[in-house]
Amino acid sequence: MSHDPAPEAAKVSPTGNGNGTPSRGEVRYPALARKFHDAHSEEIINRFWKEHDVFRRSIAAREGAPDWVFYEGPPTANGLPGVHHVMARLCKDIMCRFKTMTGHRVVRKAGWDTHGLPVERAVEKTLDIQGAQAIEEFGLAPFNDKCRQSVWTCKSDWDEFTERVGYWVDLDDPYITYDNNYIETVWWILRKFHDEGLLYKGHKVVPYCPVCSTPISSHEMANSYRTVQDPSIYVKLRAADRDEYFLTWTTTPWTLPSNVALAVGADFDYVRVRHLDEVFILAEARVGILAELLGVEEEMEVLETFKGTELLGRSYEQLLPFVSPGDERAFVIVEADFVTLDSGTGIVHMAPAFGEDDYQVGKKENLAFFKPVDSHGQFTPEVEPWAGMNVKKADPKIIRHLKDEGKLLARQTYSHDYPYHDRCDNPLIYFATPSWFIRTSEMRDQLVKANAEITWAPAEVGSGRFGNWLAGNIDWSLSRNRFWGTPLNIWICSDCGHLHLPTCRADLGELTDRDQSELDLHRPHVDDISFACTKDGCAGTMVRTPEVIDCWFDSGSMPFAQYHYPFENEELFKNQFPADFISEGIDQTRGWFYTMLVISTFLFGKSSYKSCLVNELVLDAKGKKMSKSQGNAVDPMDILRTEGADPLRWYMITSSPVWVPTKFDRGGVKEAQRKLLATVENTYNFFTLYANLDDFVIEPEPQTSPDLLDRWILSRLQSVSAAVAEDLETLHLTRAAKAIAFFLMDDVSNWYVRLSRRRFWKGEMTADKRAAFTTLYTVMETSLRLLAPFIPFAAEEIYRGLTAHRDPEGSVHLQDFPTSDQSLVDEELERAMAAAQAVVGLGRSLRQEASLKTRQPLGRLLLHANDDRAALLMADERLVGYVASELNVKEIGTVEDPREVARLETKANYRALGPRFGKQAPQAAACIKAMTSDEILALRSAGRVALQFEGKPTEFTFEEVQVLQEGVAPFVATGEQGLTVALDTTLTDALRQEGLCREIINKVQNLRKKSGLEVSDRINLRIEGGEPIREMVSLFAERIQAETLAQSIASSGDFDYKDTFTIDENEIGIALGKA
RNA sequence: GGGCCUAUAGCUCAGUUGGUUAGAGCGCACGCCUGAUAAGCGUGAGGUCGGAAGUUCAAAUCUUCCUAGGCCCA
Repeated sequence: MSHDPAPEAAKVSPTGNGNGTPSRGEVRYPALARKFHDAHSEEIINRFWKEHDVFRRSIAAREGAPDWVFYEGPPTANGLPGVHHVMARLCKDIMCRFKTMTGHRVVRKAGWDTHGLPVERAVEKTLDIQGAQAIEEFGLAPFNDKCRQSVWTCKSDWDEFTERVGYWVDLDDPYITYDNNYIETVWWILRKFHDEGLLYKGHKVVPYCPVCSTPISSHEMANSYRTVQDPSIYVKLRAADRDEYFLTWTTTPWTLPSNVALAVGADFDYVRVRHLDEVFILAEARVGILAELLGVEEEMEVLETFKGTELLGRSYEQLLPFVSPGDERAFVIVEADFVTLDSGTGIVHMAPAFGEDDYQVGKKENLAFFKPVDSHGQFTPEVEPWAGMNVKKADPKIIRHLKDEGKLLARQTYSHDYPYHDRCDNPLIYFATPSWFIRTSEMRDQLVKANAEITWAPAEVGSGRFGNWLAGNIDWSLSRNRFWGTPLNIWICSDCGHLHLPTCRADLGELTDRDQSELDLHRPHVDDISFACTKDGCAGTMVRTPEVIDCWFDSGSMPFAQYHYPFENEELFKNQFPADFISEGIDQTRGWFYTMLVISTFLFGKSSYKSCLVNELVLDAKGKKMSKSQGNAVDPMDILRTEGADPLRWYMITSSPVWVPTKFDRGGVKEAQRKLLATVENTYNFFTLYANLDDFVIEPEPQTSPDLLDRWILSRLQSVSAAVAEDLETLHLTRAAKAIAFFLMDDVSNWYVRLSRRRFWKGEMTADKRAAFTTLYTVMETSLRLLAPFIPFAAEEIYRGLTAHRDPEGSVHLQDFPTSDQSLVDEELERAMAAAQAVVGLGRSLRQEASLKTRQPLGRLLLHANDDRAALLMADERLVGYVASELNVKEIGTVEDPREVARLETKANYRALGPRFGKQAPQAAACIKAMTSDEILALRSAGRVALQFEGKPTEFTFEEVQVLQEGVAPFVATGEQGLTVALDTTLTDALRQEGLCREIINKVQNLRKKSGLEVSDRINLRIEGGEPIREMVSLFAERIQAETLAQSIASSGDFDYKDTFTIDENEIGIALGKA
């Protein structure tokens, strides 16, 4: 073993020794820092990147090159990063690195989302206070200070996470949504909306706690539902135009005084029925239920059936006439798409102030709006009988009242889930509260048009989930009655109601006639600002409306606000707008994807991003959502610290398309490490072992090699490079990664290197050996550039191992992405090689079929191909030798006529047949099945054959027919696509004896291993057995001795290690001892 | 309650515009190799494609309904 690498190799820095060109004997290609890729080696790479400023250089090197614009969706740093963040950052990182390598300047500004309810909740928790009132008592200024600090709680975790996962983003100059400059841009945008008349004050129906007098966020609603018994009543509303009643049903009687309309489904069937002396109208599908409830089935006489459309527009008398609609539209029948026939009467009572659906219909139908309930959940004086009473408590009284007036048809109790306030334990009510809106519904067409310009991956998100959301767009409820957020910059005159929206501190300075440049643009500081009304002739004072804005508006403003546009950086902004690419989780559909689209479509008439790669969630091993409270969350840092980032990255990107929910499997991470990374490293180790010894240096000019295998692997390399680039351009990240993996593992490691090993063992540097080195070097160097976006650490380390001796500062991430050189592509050769690989595979399966283990040598393997594949294979000695040794056959040959070795049968290939013959495909198939062997042969060689089909000669092509083959004794045969492989199963005595010999050698080797001998230990050997064994040993003694390093072979004697076994009914004993 | 996504081998996932014989990796069984070796390689056995109905000469693929899980919104 004179080919050991120099022992110093292990001590050389894996990032290269960086000392220029070594003289002979020095290590040019250093060993890697460890046996297998691990987190430690990634730290070394990270250090290299930092010390040599590689990230910044990768951008600076593209100065003047076309920009490829990327926007970072801002995370919140007050919670720990999870594995799903790995997925999102991985997608971004791969694309940004890839586009950098294709010659683009990719600026990557980080961002932080800092406002909003989650931050407030976290602070409430630490302060041990709850609710709006408590916050106000604590004081807004100190509370918001706490919030400002709280958003950075996990900053260091995020920084470490970002670095460890290998996500390249500029953390030194991030945009921060609470920054004064950022807020000024947001204010400027809101002012624009106002100037265009798209900002208005309306109502939003929210869950509301009447006891605490506070709206409850959906976040707080999550686990607050309980199953309760509520009254459920059927109510009669008298038609205005006929002597009949509309029947409706409700579980919230207290909303009946606020009824302004009834809703029906236009396509549903309704009936007019007589019960006792009255006529009712209700949905046909609900008659049975009602009759059953009343216990009067036989008395329900259906008079007439008609569609819901016939009811539209009809009026009825107000049920509980306490509130007057004035001139507004009320007490009519309208259409609504949420009406169902699952419960009630198919006629739904509408109270727009107390239900979101009702509110939307009310707006659409321009209905009156009754809200006779105050902020404590009590009836206002208008509702005389129950004024001052809690609405829920008034339910029984209202029911009694209706009964007394004869307006109640039936009542029962109804069991359903109803939300409760988890803090005070009281039922919530849905309640319209004042809110500011952006009239996005008016922008619907523009939004849909802008969306059509976006490239979505997968496309279904754009056309489906996102497109549907846009098509059904409702106005954006912008304001929040909260504390920590961008304050709504609307000042209202207390006298005339005029609105004014300042856009910056300078504006406020002018309005207040004071220097406001140091003002913190948050509550409560901006709350204190007031100024004279800006409307001519009004002497009132303008005061800010107290709300803050939805923090989604913050993040949606980032294309503009990150550069404080339009107050500064106009050039920079124009240069970086719109984004070529963004990538976030599917949960951003109605979040960031939407707000980004709305704001930029409004400002610039187009989307702020041209393409969007959507990733799905990462689930736990059982397919459940990961959550901290469930205890099934996987800590990404744990994996990054033990397995490393590259295995995690590779696992996540290859396990399934990023837009499919993935079950996280830790075993998969280890597998990625063992499979791909170990293979790449092994290939590098193999190369360095010989390249260092031979002092190989790559020539600056590309060299061509005449060698078949060299030409083949270089051809494959071009095809793979082209496919990977194409996949990445079209955002198919998983497909790209898988293509590289197949290439490296199957083609490079298991075929090219295995078959080429002998070329590297030769003593002197021949032209062939140099060609082998050059080819392997080229393949590795190029593959590492393909891998760089996916596994940046390992790619860097190995790339530097190859190149640092000539480029000490170099980095794979500063290189260009491989392009495909078509002049190196040899499709015919790729096909021939695929055939060789297929022959080996088919040959092995034939052995299995004939129960002939590989150790048993066989006489010959015969081939036939309908094209030049067999000839191409036979033309290369090394290839023939490899196939022969892999299959352990003495000889490989070809036959002129495949019928010498196999019977041919045919079967239809419906895939090709179907489109051509349609309904007659089965008949055509029968015709194919009946082909004679001459016809089959003609088809195989000519690619087409004429057969009688339906009485007419019809030409069939090779693609339409599958040829099956079965061996003719003594051959076993099989084949695929015009290729026949036949194995001669004849066993001569000589072959049997050689098989026996190999069997013995194998047993001896196993015994050596079992006995703990070194590979190089010499032995003395004893082989005992009958006559056949003795004969075999005398024939093959030399070979056995050479293979097992035996100095002698005896037939008796005592040795330390023994074994006995039976082969072909021969009892055999072996024994050996160290010589 | 509504919209969308997912369901394929014991496990994790592929499956192009529908084509009769549904693939890969892991695991398992068997075998091979020992000059990249505390590794590596191959062959094989495993599936009524979540369930039901429909369209079609032909359905994992298209349609409808149902079941389970997920996401978003109520």
